[in-house]
Amino acid sequence: MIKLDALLPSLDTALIEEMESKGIRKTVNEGTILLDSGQPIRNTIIILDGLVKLYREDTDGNEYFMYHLEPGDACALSMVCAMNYRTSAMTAKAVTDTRLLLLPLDLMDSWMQRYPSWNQFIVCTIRTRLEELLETIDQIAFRKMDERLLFYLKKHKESIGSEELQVTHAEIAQELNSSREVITRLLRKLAEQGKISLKRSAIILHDL
Amino acid sequence: MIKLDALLPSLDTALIEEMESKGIRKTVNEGTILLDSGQPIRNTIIILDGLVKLYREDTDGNEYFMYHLEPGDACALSMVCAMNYRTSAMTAKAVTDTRLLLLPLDLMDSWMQRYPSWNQFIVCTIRTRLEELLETIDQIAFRKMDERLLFYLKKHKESIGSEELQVTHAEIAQELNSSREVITRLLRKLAEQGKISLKRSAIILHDL
DNA sequence: CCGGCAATGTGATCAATATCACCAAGTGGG
DNA sequence: CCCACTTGGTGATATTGATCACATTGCCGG
Repeated sequence: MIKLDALLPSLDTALIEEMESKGIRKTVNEGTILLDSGQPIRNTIIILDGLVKLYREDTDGNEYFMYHLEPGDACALSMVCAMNYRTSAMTAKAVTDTRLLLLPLDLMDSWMQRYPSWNQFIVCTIRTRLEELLETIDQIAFRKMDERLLFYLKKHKESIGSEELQVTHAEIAQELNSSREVITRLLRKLAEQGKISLKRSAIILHDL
Repeated sequence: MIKLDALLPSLDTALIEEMESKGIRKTVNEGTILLDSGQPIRNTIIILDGLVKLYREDTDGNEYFMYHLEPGDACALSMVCAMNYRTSAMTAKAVTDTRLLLLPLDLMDSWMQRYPSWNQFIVCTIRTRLEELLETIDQIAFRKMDERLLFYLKKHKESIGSEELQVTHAEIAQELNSSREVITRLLRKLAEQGKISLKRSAIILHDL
């Protein structure tokens, strides 16, 4: 059982206790879709353990990787959608087996009025994700594919906390809305520069 | 003097009164920078009259148009930044002479605890802008320049409330991070399709 | 240990768009 | 009313990345 007070040190003790008693703990397997683009959101989600990726999908099946949620992170989207009964604008998928805390949305209003630290937490969460979105926009709008790939690898290295990223070239291509051949060629170049090494279905990230 | 209750019908009367008494009204000229990328934000901004554009700039001077703020809109960025004393991630510039209401940031916390309608307003504001950002990401990530140009023109038609958009090809090119020649050629195609007519320094938008 | 599939490697070609090099047309100030 | 400047028009060329076609490699189950 993961302790909330260590994971969310900025929150009031009383709030943490209320989260413990009223939140729902849930474990989901790798690959589970937590939020589905277009589906209504009923709870705010906090990640206790594991890794979740958020990505944008369009109607033609294209997708683009946005950011990861790690332990202690709350899902900004679920906050802002849950609070006005709206549907999700992105898809969230568990990258590994993941433990979550679900907070029913009717708690949100009451907490906002009773716990200033909850307000700070919400605003801080939203702000962080907004900045990640803007950084992603910078990448897509202003950078070429080689830089975007490097950015993607850096982000993943931070999130997975390991040198070895288990992913195929085709998967990267899909998450960057590119094509497999292009990613293969760019990875090859990075490998020649000594920044990464390539294995089957995995990439070893050295100095990016 | 613009009446706040008509502009912001979702807010409590008591809150509106407090906004009237504690908010600062300000008029700025066309071209004024309201938020500057990297500068700290001291107030939350609500647009009373006029039009403001928000755009992302990178370090190399590239820019990309994000969205407009119209009367009754609050600046989501100023809310989320003001509340934790952070700097702006986008630039906001007045497109026309614009009247604003500035709300000092120390009011925010107290209002969140006293006025549920203020919380709803904040969440709704943030959500709307988040959706606009995601729509922009879709455009950049998944659409070609011709579709992005059409989207840009549609957005502007909605915001300016007029058929005639006063803008040069070079300005559009900058806001879409493209080049003047490409925009000229694409506009020419749209004109041939009868969707727009071209004038010097202006575009007449018919049926987009 | 082999047959088949998933993953990767690679050249050729194509499409979109950026860039360059101009020219032409409108416009506003002196 | 003319000159300089801004804006728009247009062909040629370069670059990036997508697509196609196919070869190779590694791996896993029978």
